[in-house]
Amino acid sequence: MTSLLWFKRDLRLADHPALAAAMQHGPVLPLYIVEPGYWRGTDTSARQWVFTAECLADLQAALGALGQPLVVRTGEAVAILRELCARHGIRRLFSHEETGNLWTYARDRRVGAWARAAGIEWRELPQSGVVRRLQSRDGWAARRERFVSAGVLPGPAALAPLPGIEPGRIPTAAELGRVPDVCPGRQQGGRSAALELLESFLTERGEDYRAAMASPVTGEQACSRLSPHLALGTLSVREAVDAVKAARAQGGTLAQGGGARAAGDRAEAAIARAWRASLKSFESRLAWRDHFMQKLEDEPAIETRCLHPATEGLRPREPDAARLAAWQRGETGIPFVDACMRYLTHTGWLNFRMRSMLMAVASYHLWLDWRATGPHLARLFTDYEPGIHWSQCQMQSGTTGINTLRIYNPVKQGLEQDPDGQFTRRWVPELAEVPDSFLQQPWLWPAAGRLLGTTYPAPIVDVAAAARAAREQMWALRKDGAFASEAARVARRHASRKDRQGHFVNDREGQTSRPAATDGKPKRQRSPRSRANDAQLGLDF
DNA sequence: AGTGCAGTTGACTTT
DNA sequence: TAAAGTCAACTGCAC
Repeated sequence: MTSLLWFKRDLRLADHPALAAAMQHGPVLPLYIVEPGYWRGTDTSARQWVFTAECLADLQAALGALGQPLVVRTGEAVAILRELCARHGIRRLFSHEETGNLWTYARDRRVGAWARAAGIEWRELPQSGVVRRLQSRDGWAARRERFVSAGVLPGPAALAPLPGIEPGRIPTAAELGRVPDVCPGRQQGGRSAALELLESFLTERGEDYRAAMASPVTGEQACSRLSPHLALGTLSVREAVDAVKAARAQGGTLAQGGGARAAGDRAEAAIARAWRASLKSFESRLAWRDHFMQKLEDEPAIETRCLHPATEGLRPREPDAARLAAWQRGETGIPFVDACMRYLTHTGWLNFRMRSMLMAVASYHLWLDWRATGPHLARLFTDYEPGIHWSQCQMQSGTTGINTLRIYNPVKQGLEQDPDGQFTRRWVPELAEVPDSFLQQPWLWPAAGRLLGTTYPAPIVDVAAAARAAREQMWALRKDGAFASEAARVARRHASRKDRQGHFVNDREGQTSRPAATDGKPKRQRSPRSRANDAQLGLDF
């Protein structure tokens, strides 16, 4: 009997647990449902759709080569599933466990209700370290580690053709009712793009990842750029982890000998050290990715509600329209903020630290509610991943209650991350005549009068005064007695478990059972503090 | 050559 | 993945 594999944000064939499971039950009908309701959301955009459509075209070709092309249908999920199941006598439905936004969560509940009523078995399988119906965060990291270390699943060699099914067409953004969203620097979708990025990152681009990721200038090349592929599933997290582990096992780089970088340019040892640090850092960030997605899995409401209820009324729910518009357009008059926003608008990507800064400036300096600003950023990100996005929006706005406040100074960030001003000048050409020493604070330039308010806006807020005011508000709130106990509740539910070194406590679980070293050297005693059952809550994450 | 001092650096604390 | 403030140790330099 035919099973139906419902593709969602898992647009690949390799390392696909749901596809592998479906294949064990005979012929498989591979389906993708284009859902206009989802694409009408305030957090979705044409650029995301076009990237998705490229991934779908690629998947369609790959499946076609295996014997059964991808079936694409546009409409409401329950109606489409009902129709296909009825017409083809399908009783079994497979998909991955999607940790999506509130829209897909509600849709999945409708699908679940329909499947139960119709007597259809719907099996959802995890595709990452995120755990459904997690009872406690204790032990989570070890559990995730087991999943990502279990080995990648091979893709199918062939699919049995199912006669008489129209493959269907992949619609355009316009057909989904989305105005085109100009994004000239957008990344290319599809499996081969993902594999090329993985390869080039692990053999060439990633050497300075650890040091270079903080700046939008160096981060563009040195970051993996895999994020949209992980978000749409053209590459699985486990495949990425697997590849990084392999690279680390080879002592840092896969580019042994053949690297374009001339030998002797830098000492070999220094290169190896940089690779080790970068790969370790990248692997750890892949773990943080699952950690943040787990928060949304556990509490889908973090898309709309402040994690710490006391922060709920902090900022006006109705945002200051002028400030919001200036921030969105990259016209705040704060050069580095505007440069980052314009770059993001143009490319659909921005390095992590600058994303944090954009959010922090909106939430603290401009005092805008994250629910007004979050959707704008979501739409600009080709790699929009709800679990990471909403967790981060709240974290950079101080509404989780469990993280230390990170009020970025956009002038300082500009000076440090764009020291020669090249990036700022490229994206804010209005500042061409401003000398280097005033680039990040043109309002201090004695000749600023002929520029500000005409060619380029005067700063929409006084950067220093606005930060001070925000800090005072936030700390006043935290002084309240009830704040801490409520924060502790949030931490129990959502915080990572860390030891004193700041590592996931449970990452070490495997080591505790390992037999003692036989080389006679006494191993340093594991501190009892680092035991999982005595875990400290990782209040910084 | 030792002393005083302004300025710098880094670790640590506070907001 | 913060920033600013504090303080002690340190540095360079004039005398």
